[in-house]
Parts: sequence; structure tokens; C-alpha cells
Amino acid sequence: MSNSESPERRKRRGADNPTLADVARESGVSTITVSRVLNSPDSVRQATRERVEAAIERVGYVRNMLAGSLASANSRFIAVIVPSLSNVVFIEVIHGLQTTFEKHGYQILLGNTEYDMRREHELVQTFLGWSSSALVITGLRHDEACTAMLRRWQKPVMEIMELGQGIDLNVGLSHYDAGRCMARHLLDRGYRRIVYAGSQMDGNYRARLRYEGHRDLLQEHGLEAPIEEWPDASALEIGAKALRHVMVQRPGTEAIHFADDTLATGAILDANRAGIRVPDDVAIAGFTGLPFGQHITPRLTTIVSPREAIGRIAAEQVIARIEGKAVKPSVYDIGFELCVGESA
Amino acid sequence: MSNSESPERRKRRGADNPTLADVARESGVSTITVSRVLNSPDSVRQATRERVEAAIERVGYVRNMLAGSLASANSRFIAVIVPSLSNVVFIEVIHGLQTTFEKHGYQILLGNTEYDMRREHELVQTFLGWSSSALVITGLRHDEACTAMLRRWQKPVMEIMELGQGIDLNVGLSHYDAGRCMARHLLDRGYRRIVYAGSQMDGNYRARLRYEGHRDLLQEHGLEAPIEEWPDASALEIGAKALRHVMVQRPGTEAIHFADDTLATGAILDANRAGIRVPDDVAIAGFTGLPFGQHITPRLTTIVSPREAIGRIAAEQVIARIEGKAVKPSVYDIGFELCVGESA
DNA sequence: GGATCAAATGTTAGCGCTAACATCTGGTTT
DNA sequence: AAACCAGATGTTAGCGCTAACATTTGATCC
Repeated sequence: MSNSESPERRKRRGADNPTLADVARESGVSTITVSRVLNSPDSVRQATRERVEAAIERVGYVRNMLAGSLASANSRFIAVIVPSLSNVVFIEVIHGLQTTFEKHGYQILLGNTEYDMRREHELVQTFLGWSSSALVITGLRHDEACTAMLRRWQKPVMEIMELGQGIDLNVGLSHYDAGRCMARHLLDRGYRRIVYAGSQMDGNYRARLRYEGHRDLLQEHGLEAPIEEWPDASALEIGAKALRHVMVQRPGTEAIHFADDTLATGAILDANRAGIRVPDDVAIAGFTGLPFGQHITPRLTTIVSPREAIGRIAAEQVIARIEGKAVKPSVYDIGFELCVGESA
Repeated sequence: MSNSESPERRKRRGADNPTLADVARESGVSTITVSRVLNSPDSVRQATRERVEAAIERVGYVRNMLAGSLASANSRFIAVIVPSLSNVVFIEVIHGLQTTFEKHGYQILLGNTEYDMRREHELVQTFLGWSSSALVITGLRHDEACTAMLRRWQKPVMEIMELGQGIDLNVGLSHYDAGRCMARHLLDRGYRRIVYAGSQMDGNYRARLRYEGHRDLLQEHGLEAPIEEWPDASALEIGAKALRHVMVQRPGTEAIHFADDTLATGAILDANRAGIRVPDDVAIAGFTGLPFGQHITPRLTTIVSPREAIGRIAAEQVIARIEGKAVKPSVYDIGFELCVGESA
């Protein structure tokens, strides 16, 4: 209720909020000094800084991030592109990213492709338009034009979840090996008639990679590797449906290797309701290691992928890269762990 | 690989990407015409538009959103502030918001307060600094300075989850009534010795409101309403721990009314493992209506809150407001539904 | 053929900030 | 006391775009 302004100065719209210039006038310094108080306080003498800070408080200054980012061609935005928000896995990765980036003063721009590459390309383009400081994207496979655009881009690109040399940085795990690992476990347990079951396998090629690992191992042992696919998004009831389908259509099946824990858990819970004994009537295995799997009876045999850690480590590497520290390996294998419950 | 530029024109840094001016030169129009092709294509003659679009393609123009937003004092950002990303409820709300806003060309800026009001205030300030088009925030209670700042702000503010007249718009449900509703159900079932159990009840005052509804109803019937609180974030094992604690410390307890489904589900799964019969030994009720509750045995008795719908409707109202359409009720009661399983 | 007018396009002046370079302090050195 | 210099502060010129106003175009009418 103190500062009056000459009423008809502005020729343009705009919220008419106090600007750096107002703070500068109020504290008797130049705008760049105010800017320095905000961006590199150590480069301003303490007395000056305090005067400016008081003025900021007094006029109720809220800095305009758009103007700052435009002038410096850098927004402290991190573009994050995931294929789905319905899948807990990506939520946990985002959580890891968010926590770490936020600590360093970066803001996430979240994009959801819904497993659509065209959408992915659009999102990349938009996010580059925001002068993002870096981009984190799921997987190693993208639209060709999109990959080209990112290669030309001068800032860090981090591809996560899947393991391999991509555009720039990479943190992930080998889904092929994970599928193979679980298949080996099932063989070790003595199962021979094993069905792989997944949903939305077209878009989700990481699940397909796991299947390929599974299939190759079985074939090396002279076994068949049938697969059942559902077009729906992964959900408990799809797991239940898959279980019933396999019991009826493929009698004699000894184990079902599900593409993810949600499906596997849905199958176990349904088996419990229906009086189907797991693993005696049919063994069940999953992938991901969601907390739920360890609380149901029987506990789910699955492969644990460190989801938050992927986010955290990806963020740390990106930050190191932004701040000019060299990041040694551009491919980081985060690994996975077989977690044996009673279900298989 | 076609366009060469005079090499020492620019005095400043910058990615040296093609700009509107480059496209304008390339297509023989003025920059504002290119701008119009991008922002209001209908106001440009078709022939001109096609020429410009071709030029955009040719030079590989990517628009600079920062510059556009600065010039128009509007970013098409929607600030979204939630207290937690570990809680599925907020994830689903975010999903509803995201899907709807994205369809209308808005980008979400996501902030996580971790149930800390100071953090909330900081986030609000930052997000206003991005010239957001609107702000969606969880709950009706905020830091005083924060509320004042939002009241002064000229753009739509949407407070969600909780029901009541707040700063501007509101979409939510009455948590007090929900707590009361479940308490009534438990009384109707004949339970009298009922314990309420929740986690992180200090920050999460919506859970506390539910407790108050529960408590008031019990007291109206001359019953006590003991409460058990855990400081940890809600998780399956906390529910299990709470169940064990109550069984030992409060023998004779007939029902436990949990603050959320995660706790309640954890308790049921643990009871199954421990041979505690639900609801015969102890009845269990939850709140939220997560899918899981309907797949376990016994099915969880809970109150379903339409989480994605909250996000969707909140987004729709905000968009209507931004686009100048009057939004009639500024308080929208989304309601809730009692969902009776076998657990209580 | 000129008046009329809406549609299409252009000109100008910023939006609010920061990079780059310039200048000013005031203490230290010789 | 002049020279020197690092640290603090200031001046200038944009960053790339769009609002507001200005002008041109061309179809229609009398």
C-alpha cells in the first residue's frame, strides 16, 4: 500500500507487477545489481545485498522467470518424457527425478506420450522451445526425425529405463537379461510348460525385450515359448483374465511369466479367490518389484528394478553434465535383482 | 545444410537457432505474419500460410516459447501444487488434470510440497513468476502470505480435494462427511469399539477432517473415538503394524477405520498371513477406493472418491474460466460413495 | 470509376531480464 | 604519490516474440 506509479506509463498489457527496475529504483542501485543479488549473491557487497533484499520485500517483487530465461537462453527446465502416467513404475522414476532436480533448482516439464512416437516428437519439439536445460526421455527408440533433432541439440539428453548406447547419456537395465534371468529361474524350479503374458506389447517394447530374453533361453533348452498378449493397459483384472484364459486355453501350463507385477498380482489374487493353488496348480512370476507383491500370499516371485534410483542417478548425471563436470560412462547399468517369493 | 548466415552478426550467446525473422525472410512476409500463422492461422490467407509453413519446415524453425510468453505475458503453463507424489491419489488427480489440460494446449508445472506450507508458498511464488495461466492447488489451507498473494493474483486459482469456499474456484468433497459416513456404516454393522488409525495426520488435515466426522458421530452415540497415529508416510507395512498394535494394545477392538486404503489393505493382507479373521476378529474399513481393495479377500469396505474426475473437472472449469466463459458455481461438490465389501 | 470497407499484412515499440563490456572504488604495492 | 588491481557496480544492447496501431489490398457497390 505504499508505492504509487505514474498511472499512464505503460503502453502494453502485462500484470503491471513490480519489476527489477522498481526494485533498483527503490534501493538506489542499477537493475543489474538487483539481478546479481538474485542470481549470484556472493558477487554483491553484503550491505548492498541487504538493501536490495529489503527493497524486494518492500515492493513485493516476484521475479519474472520468462524474461530471465529468455535473456540467458536457459530456463532451468528439465524436459521429462514418459510413455505413461498410469504405470507406477514411471511415477516412481519421476519421483526420483523430481526430488533430485528440485534440490538443484530445476523444474520438471512433464510430458506423457501414451506410447505414441508422434506425440513424443511433438513433445520434444515443444520442450526444446522452452529452452530446457536438459531432456530426460524413456527408452532408446524414437521417431527418426526426433532422434536427429536431439542429436543436433547442444544440451544433455538422458535416455532411461533401457540399457544401451543412445543419443548421449543413458541409465537403465537390460530388459533382455531380466527376461532371461526369470526364465532361468523358472527352469531351475523345474517348470517346463511356461507361458509369457503381457499387455500393450506393441508400444511397450521393453516388455517385448524381456519376452525375447525369456524366449531365447527356453528355446536354447528346446522348449517352446508361447506368448499371450492383451491390448488393454496393464491392470489387476487383466492379470486375472489372463490367468483364466491360460488355464482354459492352455491346460497343463505350469508357470506364467507376466510382463509386470500388476498383471502377476492380479492373477495371484484371482487364483486365491478361485481356489487355484499358486504355485502348485500354476506358478506365477512378475517383473518390477512393486511393494504389493511382497504382501500378498503367496509372495510374488519377481525381478526388482530400482525405479527411484534410476530417476535419482539419471538426474545426478544430468546435473553433473550441465554443470560442466565430465560424466564418465555414458551408459550406466543400474542392474536388477531376482526376488524369489513363494509364487514361483 | 542449406541456409548460411553472416557469421559475426550476433553479439549475444544463444543457440543460434532459426527465429521468426529467418522464417519471415525465407517466405517473404513480415515476422508478425509468421507469428499469426503459428497463433491464429485463420487470420492468414491460405496461400500465405502455406508459403510460411513451407519456410518453417525448410529452415527447421522451432518456436521459442519463452519469447512468446514474455511478449504476451501468458505462458499457457498451469501451476499444479500437490502435497505428495508417493500417494496414488494425487497421481490420479494429476493424471486427470494433465490429460485435460494437454488437450487444450496447456503444459503442467508440477510442484510437490511434501506437506510443508513454506515450501508451498515458495512454489506458488516461483510458478507465478512463470506467468502461469492458472494455478491448481491442493486443499483450502495455506500459508497466510500465500493466500494473500493468490487473492491478489488476477488469474484463476483452483483449490481441489477439500470442499468449501476458498480463494476462487473449488472442486472437492467433504472429508468430514466422508468420515461420518463410514462411521455410520460401522455403527449400522453393529460395531461399537472402533479405532481410527492414520499416518502423517499432522500435515494431512484432510485425514484429520475425516477423523473429526467419525469422532463426532461416535460421540453422538455416546461412544469413544480413540485414534492411533503413525508419523510415517502411508504404506502397506504401516497398516500391518497398526493392526498388530491395536490387537495388542486395545484388545476387544471390533473395527479399525483406517485413514486410507493403503493402510487398510496392508492390515487385511497382514491379517490373512497371521490368521486373524476379517471381519470376524476385527473389521477393517478404508478411504479412497483404490483398485486393489476390490481384488483382495475379503474385499475392502471403503469410500470411493472420484480422483481422476476431480482432476478432469477442475481442469475443465479452469479452462472455461481462462477462456472467459463464466463458471457458475465456484464450489463444486464432487461427492463420494460408500463401497461395501466384506471387510466391514 | 471512385467510394467503401473488411480482410490481410506490416511497422513499431516494447515484454523484463541478463551478457558483455565499461567504469568506478578503495586498498595495496613500490 | 603514482601505479596497480581486484572487487563492486553501472551502461548498453539485445534475447525472440507479440500487442497495438497503421497501412495496404482487393472485392463489392452504386
